[in-house]
Amino acid sequence: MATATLPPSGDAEFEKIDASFQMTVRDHVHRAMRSAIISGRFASGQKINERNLAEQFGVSTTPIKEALRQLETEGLVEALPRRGVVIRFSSSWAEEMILARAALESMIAHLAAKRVDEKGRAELQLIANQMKEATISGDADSLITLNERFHDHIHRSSKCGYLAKLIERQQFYDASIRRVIHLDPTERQKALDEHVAIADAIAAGDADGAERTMRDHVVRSGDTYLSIIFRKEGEI
Amino acid sequence: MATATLPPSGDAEFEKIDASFQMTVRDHVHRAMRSAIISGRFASGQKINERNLAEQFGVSTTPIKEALRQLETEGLVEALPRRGVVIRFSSSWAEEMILARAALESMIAHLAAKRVDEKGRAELQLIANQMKEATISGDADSLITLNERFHDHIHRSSKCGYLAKLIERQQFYDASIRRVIHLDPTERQKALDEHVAIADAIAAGDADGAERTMRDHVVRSGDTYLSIIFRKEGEI
DNA sequence: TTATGAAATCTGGTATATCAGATTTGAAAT
DNA sequence: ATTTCAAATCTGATATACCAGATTTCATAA
Repeated sequence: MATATLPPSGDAEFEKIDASFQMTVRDHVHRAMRSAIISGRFASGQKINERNLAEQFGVSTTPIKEALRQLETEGLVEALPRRGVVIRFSSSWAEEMILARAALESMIAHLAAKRVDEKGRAELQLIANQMKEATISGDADSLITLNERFHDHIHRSSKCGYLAKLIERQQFYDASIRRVIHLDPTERQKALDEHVAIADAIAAGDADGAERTMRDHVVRSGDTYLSIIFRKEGEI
Repeated sequence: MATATLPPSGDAEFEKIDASFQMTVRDHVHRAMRSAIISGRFASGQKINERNLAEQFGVSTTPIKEALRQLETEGLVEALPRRGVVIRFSSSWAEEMILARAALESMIAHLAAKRVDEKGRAELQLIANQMKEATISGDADSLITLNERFHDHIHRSSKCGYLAKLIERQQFYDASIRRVIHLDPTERQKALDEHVAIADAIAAGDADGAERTMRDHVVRSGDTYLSIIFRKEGEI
């Protein structure tokens, strides 16, 4: 408050590091397991042994148990009381996760169109314009970042914290797969057209249009991911 | 296999009791806490002390931790790494849970309309007819049971296991509150009309109609619950 | 050879102990 | 009276111990 410039002897006031950045063992295990399951490194129906897992991670069973409880609530494993947990993930499960995300994202887009303010409108159009540029220049990495910014911005505009959290859990593909998608010019163009349509609908306050375009976008792009991840047609 | 009749000395073959009926301490804690949170027995933002909770339940902290992990993934509490968990539930959270359920139930109704077979159609209409009778006779308990059967049947018809599980977690009112609702003749009639419309749409294979009527039903009835639980207007 | 069932083993569920980060307290300095 | 900061305390995170239900093994009988 007193000094606006940095004092010579470093006693500046630093923002306290956001506690949510800290990583606990259970979160590490949770993320690692989630990633392993959705990338198909476990067979659906496979039994999980807590002691083995703990040994593989080099930790005790306590954080393992907690991570498994999270995965269970997410629907990626099923707990059979006193008999352990089994993996529950397959292409049909992934399809349903896409449908869930489509349903929730379109609901949140609907609300965003109703609730967005002038500042939010401008920022959304700005992001859409940046997407246009990145699409033309073929900057895949920027597109991945902008895509996240785009959806996050809509979530915030909707003022729906619960729905936003719920949507996060329906994501089953990671940055590396997104990169593959965004390297394809045709795919880039499709995504851009959809994003522009969504942004326009939200900016125009067209709740039903935002809902529809968002759902179509999530389903179509989801299907693209699905076909890559599960090699629907023409196996290698 | 050998004897169809019950042998004198009781060595009949019994169906093995479904393991999922067994109750672990963590499940008990999870349900009790969930119920306590959604019925407002904790203030939003209130900190939870694991040792206190364990003492109150008369158990160790291990099952408490697991239950808290489940609640965290459900979005009812927030975990601040190394600082504990705080309650996250309010009327706005409940509103969003209704919206989530509306989005998901309407998606599942859409798919049910596309995927239901002849047998399923008939059974759905049968349930709708039983609802009609129970509405006329004012049998609230039957209506509650039938309501569950109705929605479960649609879930099964959609063949969507993941979506059905996800929907279950968006429920924040229990049987006692449902009873209050179903004791009101006006409310009963509204719900019946909506259920009939949904059943007709699904039976006719009208996916868009099923989606729309289901969403309207969930939102409207959800708002009714909300106004009762949170006494929106005209506090006592 | 096949069926049976009791003992041995495995494994999830719970309790307890320990560690370390976060919070509180209180004495000393200003 | 207010600020400072280190010691004491609290509490979540992790490790370990133990118990009981589930599964497997294997000797025995049919």
